[in-house]
Amino acid sequence: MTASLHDFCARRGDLTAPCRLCGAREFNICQALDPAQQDKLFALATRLQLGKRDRLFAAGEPASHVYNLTEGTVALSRSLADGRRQILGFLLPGDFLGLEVGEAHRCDAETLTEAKVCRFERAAFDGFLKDNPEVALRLLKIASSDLAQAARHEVLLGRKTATERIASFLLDLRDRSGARHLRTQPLALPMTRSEIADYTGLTIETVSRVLGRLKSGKVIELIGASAVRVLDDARLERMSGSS
Amino acid sequence: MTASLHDFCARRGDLTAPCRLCGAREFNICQALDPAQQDKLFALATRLQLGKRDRLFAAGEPASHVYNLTEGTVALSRSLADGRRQILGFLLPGDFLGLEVGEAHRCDAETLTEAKVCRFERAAFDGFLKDNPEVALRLLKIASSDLAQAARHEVLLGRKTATERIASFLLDLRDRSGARHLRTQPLALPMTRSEIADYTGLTIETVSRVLGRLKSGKVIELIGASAVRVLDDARLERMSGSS
DNA sequence: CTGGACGTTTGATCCTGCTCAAGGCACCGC
DNA sequence: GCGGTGCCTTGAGCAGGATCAAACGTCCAG
Repeated sequence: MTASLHDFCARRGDLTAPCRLCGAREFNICQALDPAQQDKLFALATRLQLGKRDRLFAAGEPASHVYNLTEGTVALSRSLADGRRQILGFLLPGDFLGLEVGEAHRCDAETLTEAKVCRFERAAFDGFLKDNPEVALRLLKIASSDLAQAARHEVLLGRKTATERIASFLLDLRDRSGARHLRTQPLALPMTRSEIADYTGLTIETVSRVLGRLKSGKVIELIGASAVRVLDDARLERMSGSS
Repeated sequence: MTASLHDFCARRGDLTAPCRLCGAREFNICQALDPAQQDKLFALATRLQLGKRDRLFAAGEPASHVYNLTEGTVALSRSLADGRRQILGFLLPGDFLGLEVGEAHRCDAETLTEAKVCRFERAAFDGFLKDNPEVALRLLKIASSDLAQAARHEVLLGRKTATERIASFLLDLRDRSGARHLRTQPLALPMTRSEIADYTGLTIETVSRVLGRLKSGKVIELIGASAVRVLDDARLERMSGSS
C-alpha cells in the first residue's frame, strides 16, 4: 500500500524534482513553495495508493497525519450514534484534509474511488509549518475557503428544497471538477445515490426521483447511473436557488 | 461610535496595558501574544461600541476589516435571493470574525445585542500576521475549530429532527456560554424565535412548539421568552442525538 | 452465458414539520 | 394607564419528502 520515496521517484523517473510531475501540483499545498522548500516538504511525505472505499481515518481517532489528495475522490462525513450519516463534502485532487486543532479527527474520511495521497506525519508537518510561515498562511486560506464551502452547504441543508439541493450539488461538483481540469461534460459522479443523499440531507429515493425529473425535463442527461451531462445550464442554475 | 485609543485607555485608567482589562482577553486573538506584541496589535485596533441589530458587514461587501468580538452576541448568516435566511452561527465574546480568503465578505454579520468589537484594518492586520507567524498559527486553530463547529451544524441541519435540533442548539449555546464564563443557569437567549428558526433550519412555529414541549416535559423552564433554565440535563443531552 | 448481489428506479402511503390563521403577551411611547 | 406594535404561542389543515415495498438494471464471478 505504502510506496517508498524511492519507489515513487523511480516510477516517475525524475529523482530531482519529485513533485514536478504530480497531477495535483497546480492546486495543492505545495503550490506556494519554491523548489528547495518543495524538496524539504516532499522528504516528509509518504505517498499512498488507496483502493475504492478505503478509510483514511475515522472520527475520534488520533490525528497523527495530515493528507493532500493528489488523485481520486474522498468523502468526509460524520455520523450519529444510530447510524444517520451526514456527508460534509466530496474532496477532489489538490484538496487538503486531516488538519485538526485537537488530538482527534472530527470526521470520517473515505475514498470513493481509487486514490493517491501524500501523507505527512503531523509532528513533522507542524515543524515544517513553524519554519515556513507562508505555508501557514496558505493553510489559513485553505481553511477559510473550506469555511466558505461549509457555509454554502449549511444554506443548502437548512433552507433549500430537494430540487434546489440536487441542482446545487451538481453545479458545485461540476465547477469544482472544472477548476481541477477534470472532465465536466459528461460529469462523473463517483458517489452512489446513497452518498448524494447523505450529502444533500435527503433520501436515496428522493435523490433518484429528482434526478429523474431533471432528466425528463431535459435539464440533464443521465449516462448510466454515475455520470451526467448538463443540457440546460441556465435552467439548472435557476433551479439551484443560489445566493 | 468609534472610541480613540486614548479614550479607551482613559476609560480604563491603565495606559500601559490596554488589553489587560479586556473582558475577552482570555479567549480572543490576543491570547497567545506577549505584552510587547499585544501593544503592537492594539495600536492597529479601533474599538467600536455597537447597538442592537447593528450590521458589521454584509455578504459581498469588500472585506476591508477583521474583527474580534469582546462583548455581546453577533449572528453570521447567508440569505437566498428570495429572502430565505440561514444563520451560520451565533458568536460570543472572544470570537473572531471577518477573515476572508478573497476580497469580499461571504456572509452577513449582525449584532443581536449591544456589543463591543476590536476592529483591524485588513491590510495592517495582514502585515502583523506576516511579522508574527504564531498569530497565523492561532488563526489557523480558530479556523479549524470554526470548521468543526460548521460540521456539527451541517449534521444538525441535514440529519436531525426538530426536537434534536433545538436540544442541540440549547446545549451548544450553554456550553459555549459557559466556556466564556457567561451565566448558564438561567441561560440568556439573546436571539428571537425567528433567529433560532433560521439557525436550526425550522420555522418559528416549530421552534415555539418544541420549546413548549420541552417545557411541559419538565426538561427546561422558560423564563420569559429570552432565557431558559435546563432542568434535566441528561434528558436534554439524550434528546439532542449528538454524535 | 447465467445467477446473484447490489445499486437504482418507481409506486403507494404516511408523517413530520410547514403554512395559514388567530389570539395572547410584553414592552414602549404617549 | 392605554393603545399599539412586535413577538410569541397555539390551532387546523396541508404537503414535501420520508418510509415501506417491489421491480428493474447492471456488473461481476463462476
